[in-house]
Amino acid sequence: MFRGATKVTLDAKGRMAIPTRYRERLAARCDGQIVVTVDKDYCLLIYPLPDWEELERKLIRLPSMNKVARRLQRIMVGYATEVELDASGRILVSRELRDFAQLEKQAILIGQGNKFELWDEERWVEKRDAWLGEDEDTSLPAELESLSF
Amino acid sequence: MFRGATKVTLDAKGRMAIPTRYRERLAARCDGQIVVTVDKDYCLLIYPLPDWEELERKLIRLPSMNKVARRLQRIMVGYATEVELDASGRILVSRELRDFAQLEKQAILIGQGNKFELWDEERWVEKRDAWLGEDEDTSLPAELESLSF
DNA sequence: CCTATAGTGTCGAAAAGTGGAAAAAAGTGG
DNA sequence: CCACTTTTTTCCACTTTTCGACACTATAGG
Repeated sequence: MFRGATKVTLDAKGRMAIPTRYRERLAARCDGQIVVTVDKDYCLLIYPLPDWEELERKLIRLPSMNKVARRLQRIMVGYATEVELDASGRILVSRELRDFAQLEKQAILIGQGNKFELWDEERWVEKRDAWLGEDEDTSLPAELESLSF
Repeated sequence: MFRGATKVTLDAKGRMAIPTRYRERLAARCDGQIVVTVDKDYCLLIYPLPDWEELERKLIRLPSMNKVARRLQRIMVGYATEVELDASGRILVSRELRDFAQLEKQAILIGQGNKFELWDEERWVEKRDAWLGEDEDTSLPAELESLSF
């Protein structure tokens, strides 16, 4: 499982260093082969290649007459970019992906199980606080009500 | 069960000494393997690794189409950071976590059964007094009505 | 008052992160 | 088709951060 939040910086070329504590695991899982794509919340998703491939197969199998499914395919497959770790453990995030997620210099990398999310730091903090501020008690599903931390 | 409130200090690097009375129990339960994550009240939660893993499994099983559930996952798993007790019984609280909980030098560690909460001391006092000041008798659920101290 | 133990801070070595320069490749226009 | 420009990629060196070890201070108990 990938967990934890790490501040990272993108340099002028859009390169981002993967925190070392994840590197060994990434090397084992996919030999440094990574796929970066986009999420509807305007962040980037970072998958080990095999995990991405599995998701891609599922996406492609969706009924292509369904509007929502088509859009999801278009966007997620359309932006999916293969990248590799360079000699110093960095990946290159293309201009197109950076533009999509409005990534500036300061970003934050969020471990999410089998993948990572990459957010522009400012946007992340805003979103996070908005999420924590609302709901509280708005329509929690039964599973949540009974969940004790 | 972990109980009790202890004032603790964070040094310049963000290291915090775990009070000795908890150390033996922690060593036994998880060999010093700890997970720190965040709570929606802007404090940190400190779990022995096995307890965290159990909670994490529950979180992941939640319906991922539910907005509130997704957010909870994102934030709790997203910030969950594994740490270890160092040779002098301290854990390192990362910059990201300290930022989230607005932790300064003085903090307070609250035992809460299978976990701890860690609060910035000032924030704790404020919150605590706010809680004690409000409600009193506003609409207690049945379980509470019947509770005698 | 002295000793033992917990707590706190500092220092140095090692590793990680960052940026820049040079080399290679791709693209563009004559 | 060739020459030139621009972009991309690889490599290296420097800076910063991190981690572990140790030493000093404070506190509590005998």
